[in-house]
Amino acid sequence: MSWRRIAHLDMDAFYASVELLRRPELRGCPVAIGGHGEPSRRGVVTTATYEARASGIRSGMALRRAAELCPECVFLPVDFAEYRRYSRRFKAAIATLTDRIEDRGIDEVYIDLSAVPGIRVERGVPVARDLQRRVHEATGLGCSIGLAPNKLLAKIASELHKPGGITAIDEYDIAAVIWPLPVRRINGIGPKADLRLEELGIRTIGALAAAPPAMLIAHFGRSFGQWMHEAAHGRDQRPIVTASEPVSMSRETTFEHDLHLRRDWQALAACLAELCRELAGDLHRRGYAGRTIGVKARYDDFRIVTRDHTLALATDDAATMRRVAFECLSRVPAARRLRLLGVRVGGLSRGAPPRQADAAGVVAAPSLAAAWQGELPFSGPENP
DNA sequence: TCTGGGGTCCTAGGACCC
DNA sequence: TCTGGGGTCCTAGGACCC
Repeated sequence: MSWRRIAHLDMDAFYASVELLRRPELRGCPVAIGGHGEPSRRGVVTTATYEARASGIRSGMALRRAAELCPECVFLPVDFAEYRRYSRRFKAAIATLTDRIEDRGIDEVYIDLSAVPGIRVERGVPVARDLQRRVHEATGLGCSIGLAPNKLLAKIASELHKPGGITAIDEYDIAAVIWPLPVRRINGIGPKADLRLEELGIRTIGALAAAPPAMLIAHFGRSFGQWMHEAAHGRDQRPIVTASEPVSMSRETTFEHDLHLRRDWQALAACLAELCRELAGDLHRRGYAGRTIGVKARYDDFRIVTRDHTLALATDDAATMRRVAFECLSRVPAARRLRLLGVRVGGLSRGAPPRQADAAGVVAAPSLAAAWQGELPFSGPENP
């Protein structure tokens, strides 16, 4: 692969910053976004302002716990529709510079800057400053940018000087800048792998780089072990992927109070029917149908079971999905009470599904696929 | 009464086919 | 009677990410 300059652009405290745009009076206050915005109800913090983080509030933390840590914290409910609007705006602002953009969710992207004029000046920092300016002018929001020869290093770099930072990393920086960091900073090493590495005495990326590949392979398997070794040395050849098709869509909900599979059957059935209705609506809007319908249940001890069923033909019909989902739910063991129920459709294909002839032999008109109205040359879950 | 919702990818066994 | 391998699809679970 030839010379590359990859940027990872990460919006700073994205949800919270969007909320502050319409509630400027909260600027400077500890604010946490999550759930219904009521710490008395079930939910977790998705984003907190830097003032709230100073009190120890972290994303993923129960709202109740966050309120204990910081009683003066202001809690707001999540408003995904609004965040998606700002997501489209900041991505469109980047697209005025280049279309070599990989969507990585609502608040971050990778950008291949290799062919952008001036990118070889000062390691690309002036181009990154220009990107920050474009994003801020379009949204009023700040972001942090990592610059590196590949996605792996760019992602690590963007975290190093948040908020508002620009961090360039090259091969010759790896030993000094990357190796002292904990292994968890590598995108792809999560809590489980982190724990197992710690049991092997490996805490830093440098220690991981020094570990014999054979030892990593023995503990983590050929594929994952080899990958960890490469990652620790900062090697990553993955290309920027500018377009992708969804693999699955799902809807799920956590109950305010746990439900029993048999005693609360009616409530569960109503919930499942509603989830199927919403999911069918999502499929319709985006112009997809799917062959595999499945349910997901989370017990009160947080164990998860899934059951699914594959149809001969793809469907986007709520009644069909409901029928299959009920069959799947009937195979879920009534071991404990449930705290979550979800429906998923996979095996997606584009366009209206073939409609079956009705009883009179009349073929129903196929529904028109929802118009694709992405504003950008790339598509992803955040560009419905 | 800790622990959301929407995704991707990988693994592994059994069925089934050639 | 003994002995084969792929290859693909389906299902279930799990790790990880935003």
